[in-house]
Amino acid sequence: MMILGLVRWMQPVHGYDVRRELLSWSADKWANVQPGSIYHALRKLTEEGLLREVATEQVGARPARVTYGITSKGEDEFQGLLRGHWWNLGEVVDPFFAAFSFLPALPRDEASAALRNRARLLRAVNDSLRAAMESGWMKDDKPVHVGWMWQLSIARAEGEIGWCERIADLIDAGVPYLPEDYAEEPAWAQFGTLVAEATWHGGPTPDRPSPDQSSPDQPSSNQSSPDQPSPERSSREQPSPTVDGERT
Amino acid sequence: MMILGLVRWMQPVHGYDVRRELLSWSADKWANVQPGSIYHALRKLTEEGLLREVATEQVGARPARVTYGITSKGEDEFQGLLRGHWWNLGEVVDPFFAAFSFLPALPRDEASAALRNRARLLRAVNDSLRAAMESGWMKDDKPVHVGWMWQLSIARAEGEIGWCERIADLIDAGVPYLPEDYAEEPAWAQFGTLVAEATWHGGPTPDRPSPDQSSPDQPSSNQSSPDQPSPERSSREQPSPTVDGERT
DNA sequence: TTGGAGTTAGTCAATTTTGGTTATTACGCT
DNA sequence: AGCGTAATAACCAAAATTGACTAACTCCAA
Repeated sequence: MMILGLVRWMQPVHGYDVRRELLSWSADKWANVQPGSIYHALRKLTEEGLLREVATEQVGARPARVTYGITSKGEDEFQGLLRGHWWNLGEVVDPFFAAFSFLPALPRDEASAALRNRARLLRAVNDSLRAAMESGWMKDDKPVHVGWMWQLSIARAEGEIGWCERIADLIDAGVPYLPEDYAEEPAWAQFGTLVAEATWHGGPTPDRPSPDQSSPDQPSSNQSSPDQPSPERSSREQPSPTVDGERT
Repeated sequence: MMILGLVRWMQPVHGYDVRRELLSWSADKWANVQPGSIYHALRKLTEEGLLREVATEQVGARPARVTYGITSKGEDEFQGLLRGHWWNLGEVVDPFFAAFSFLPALPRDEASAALRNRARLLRAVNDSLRAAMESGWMKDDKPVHVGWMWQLSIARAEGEIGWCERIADLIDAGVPYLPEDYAEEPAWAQFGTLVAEATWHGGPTPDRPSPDQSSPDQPSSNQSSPDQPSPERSSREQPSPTVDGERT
């Protein structure tokens, strides 16, 4: 619940304000907050004691609007959540991952074309982000860190562009999808291994390292993972190094 | 609904099979499919005519299991969805984005420490992914494109690592968050601009450009923003431009 | 041979999310 | 003054999602 964060910023607000703000920067896209959920969220947060109702104004015969503020308990919770997201890697969802896992379902030439197209799209987006950052409109009245967020988008996309083209080349080159001996058998046993892809950022749920400290744990010379990635273990217990079950 | 894709792969399956498979590669992490949703999804897809019940076996007194197969309508739908995700950029959600937008809520030194820590974490993850790819266990019995997906993770992360360190440096250097003249005013008018970040890949919902074409639209010379950043509008009417608190 | 640990297959109530709907007022235009 | 459109401020029923739960079977060890 990052609605809480918003209420904290905008202090006394009513639902519609939150909704406007959220929609204004189309947060329904990159967060997952649809306008319909807002009132429910506000009420839920209130009943959890994280928010409190500050006032109930009424203008004319319009629906009365309730304004909310944050409680100190809410402030704590917010700090906690915030730290959690700053210090740990979160689950990213990207549907393209899911789609890519069905690679063998596409004809080779389409796959590589799509990848090259993806690279084009990413470049176009990057260009327009860069253009937007140059063009004064955010030079003076927008906080700097908005630009920084765009740069993150750009940086990630740049990595991805290279990948798209490398992989497209591989596909064009006819690199086989399956390690020879695979014949026909369980054609779908394919992913199975995606496991690790997600397993990695498992770790022992390291929430909130220490809410007010600067360098929370290791002395900066330490390069091995703080508490979670343990870079040497590589492949832990795989569910089964074999093809795991695989009935008919 | 990418459950459909699974059923397509594994042809006659019953819910539990799907569930096992999904859990096995912890798809509940990187997609968003919790085991509880599966049966509902199967039934919904069936009633939409994308799947059909193939049989209803019963073993002993255990709950009868219904096996599903895909219909030709379902096949079409699947192809459509697949193409959609391959040819368009999808909405990525990453909670870190949301968290980062609250940057000014953190003390500078914590922010930069957290970013450097993030870089460390990303590096560690990358190392272990790379290690996993070397170590034979996926050399022979895992399809090649699983490795490719990992490489995508790595490529993106590499971009992000650089960003983390650049930004951490900026923060350490004391670069101000707000463009001077900002004083106090609407401290939260901050993001507002995140708009564009998501608006970008809006476009006119270009679903499936043409399943066999290569270069879909613009001639790559286009450098001004495609349809979106409209760099003039900024902070609208604030309900109350006062200081908004920061109460305890 | 019993007990308990795990597997199989799926259900279900409670919570969440969603997209549309309501009902009033403000504004713009002729 | 009259009319239509947009903004305001929410509500709500329906759909989706969730995590916990059931309940029978299997299989091995004590």
